[in-house]
Amino acid sequence: MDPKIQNAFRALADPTRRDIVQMLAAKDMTIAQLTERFDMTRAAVKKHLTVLSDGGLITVEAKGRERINRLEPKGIAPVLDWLSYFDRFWDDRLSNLQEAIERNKK
Amino acid sequence: MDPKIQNAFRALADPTRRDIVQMLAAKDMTIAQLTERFDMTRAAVKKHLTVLSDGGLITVEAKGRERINRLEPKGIAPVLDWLSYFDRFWDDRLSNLQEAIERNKK
DNA sequence: TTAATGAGATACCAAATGGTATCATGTCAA
DNA sequence: TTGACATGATACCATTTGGTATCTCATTAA
Repeated sequence: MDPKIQNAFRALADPTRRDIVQMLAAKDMTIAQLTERFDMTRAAVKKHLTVLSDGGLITVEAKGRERINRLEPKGIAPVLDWLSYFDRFWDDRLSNLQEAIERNKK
Repeated sequence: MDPKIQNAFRALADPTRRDIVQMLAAKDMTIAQLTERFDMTRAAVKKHLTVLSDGGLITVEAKGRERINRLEPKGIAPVLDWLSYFDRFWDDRLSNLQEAIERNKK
């Protein structure tokens, strides 16, 4: 059906990829920088980045011989949209998110 | 690491399982009832239900020889908590969720 | 009691997944 | 120009995953 939703959920299903998302939330990073922080090869990290890119969660900017990986905020939209479908079920937690938004606006 | 988060995200990573969640959001169902709606065997559906149960997203109640599968609203909490960590990044969409919550309160 | 029904368990299979090793390509600097 | 560096691409491997077929068990109904 909707490949965006599937690719986004799939991208988030792996702990390494969620870690990468958190790291990129702190700052943009190259593959080499990311690889430093994991106990795996650059090729493995690259694969994860490809999945994250397919999921629309990151973008890559070529900068000379480096590639800057950065978080793509819009990418999470399909996930949140899907979750919002159930707001009447888990709106306790959605309320918490709402509070976070309120705090953020100040 | 937090196995709850991992199991919950993993449970949501499969389209069939997300469909099951949506169906159970409409009403509680047995395996047989769910299987009617999919083009796969009962054993396959059962496996998906096990993954959803491991993820804390559903609970099962024995009722005679039937097992009633129902959505567990609390189960989504780890997912929403993880996502809320990034509210400053994707708060556009969080705002939409906020609107959904507001609509729901009326 | 006996047969039918709803569900769990296991063995098996093909494909996807997460990883490595290795080689190729483009860019920066001496 | 030449070497070092950052990255991409591919082949390969073990494990996990999503599925079926089949068997067993428990409960309901005739």
